[in-house]
This record gives sequence, structure tokens and C-alpha cells, in this order.
Amino acid sequence: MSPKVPCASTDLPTSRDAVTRSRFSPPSAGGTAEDSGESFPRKQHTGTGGEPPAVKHVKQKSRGEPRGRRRVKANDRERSRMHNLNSALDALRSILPALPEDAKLTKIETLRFAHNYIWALTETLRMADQRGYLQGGSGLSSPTSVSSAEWDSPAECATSAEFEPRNCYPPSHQMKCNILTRDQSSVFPVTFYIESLCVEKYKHSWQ
DNA sequence: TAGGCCATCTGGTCCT
DNA sequence: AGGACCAGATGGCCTA
Repeated sequence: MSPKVPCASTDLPTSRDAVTRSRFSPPSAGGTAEDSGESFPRKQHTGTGGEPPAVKHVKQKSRGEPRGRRRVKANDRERSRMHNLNSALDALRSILPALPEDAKLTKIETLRFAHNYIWALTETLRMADQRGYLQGGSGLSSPTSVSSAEWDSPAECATSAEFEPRNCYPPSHQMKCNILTRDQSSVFPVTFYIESLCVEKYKHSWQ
């Protein structure tokens, strides 16, 4: 396992997160919950049987911190870790092509979209190389106009013969953007396909 | 109201 | 021993 990266101050809870956290906000002072292993009052995991999950293999330690305190600290760390993960996902969302207003990709959509997007850019570079765009040292810059990318309805999309989608992603929708060469002398148009799962929920935004 | 998404808690496992 | 990571469980919120 790789060395752990210290938890940076990237705890940027989402609005939904903030709601949840306020709902589970800890008591203000002197939490006696530490003794019971609960950091703060919360709904019990009653399940269908109305009983909390069974505690399996509880190790009784004669030394060190009480179990309750350790559990509270572990919960805090886990919460922080998940917030860190969410921050990374937000950072990933921020560099993906713009979506319709107020549309936020879910976690799984973000990962799939990013996967598709990276593949599209890689494919673009490959094609550019084949056409000689990369000769002379000018190269391609990062996509500069993806923020104004156009969303095309499926009916208007014509499958590009030069840019076949990967087999595992059905060519249901396309997205177009331009990539500029570093010297800004030429524009390299890109059309790539977005997994239908990512786009489906935003259909109404651009129809 | 059902289903999707999410945050959180929790215990187990692995690693340092 | 303690922290990071993981997966399962649970309940809240939101939308079709």
C-alpha cells in the first residue's frame, strides 16, 4: 500500500453533506456518548429486526484507550477520509466539460464521464499525430474551449467516420469541442461520445 | 411510494 | 498499537 497522504484541509462538504452533518451534529459539550461508542445521538441501525447490528469479535483490550473513544476517533477519520474523497471528485468534476446549469454528475457518472473524456482526448492526440499536427514542435494545448462545448441532440448527431466510439460505449450522444494548437494557429475539432447514462438525466436541459 | 443517491457508522483487515 | 482502507448496513432526502 502506498504511503498515506496527510489529510489536507480540503474538507469541502457539499450542500447535501452539510444537511446531513447538521442532522447528525454532535452534542455541544461533554459527550457521554464516548462511553457507549457513539459520538453523538443518531438513529439506530434498527434494520428489519429492530436490533442494532451484532457486534462481532469485539476485542477487549486491557490497555490503551477505551473502545468507545477509539471508535469515535475512527469515525472522525473515516468521515474525513470520505470528505477528502468527495473533494477529489469535485475537483474532477470541475475540469470535465461543462454541463447544463445546475446539473451535477453523481459519483459514478463523474468517474465514467472522466474515463470517457480521457479516452477521447487520448484518441484526439493520436489522430492529431497521424495527421501531422504534432510535427514542428507546436503540439496541442489543453482543450481550451470545452467549457463552451455544444451539446447535440441525438437526432442531430451524425456518426463521425473518423472518430468511432469505443465499443463498450454506445454512441448515443455526442459532445463537440475544439482543441487549439499551442501556437493558436489551428483548431482541431473534437467530437466524442458520452455514455448514455451520463447524459440521459440531462436530456431535458437541452431538448 | 419506490428507487436512486448519499452520508455516516461500524467491524474487519492490512500495513507501518 | 494505531491508522488507512474497505464493504455492509442503515436512514434521510429527492425525484419520477
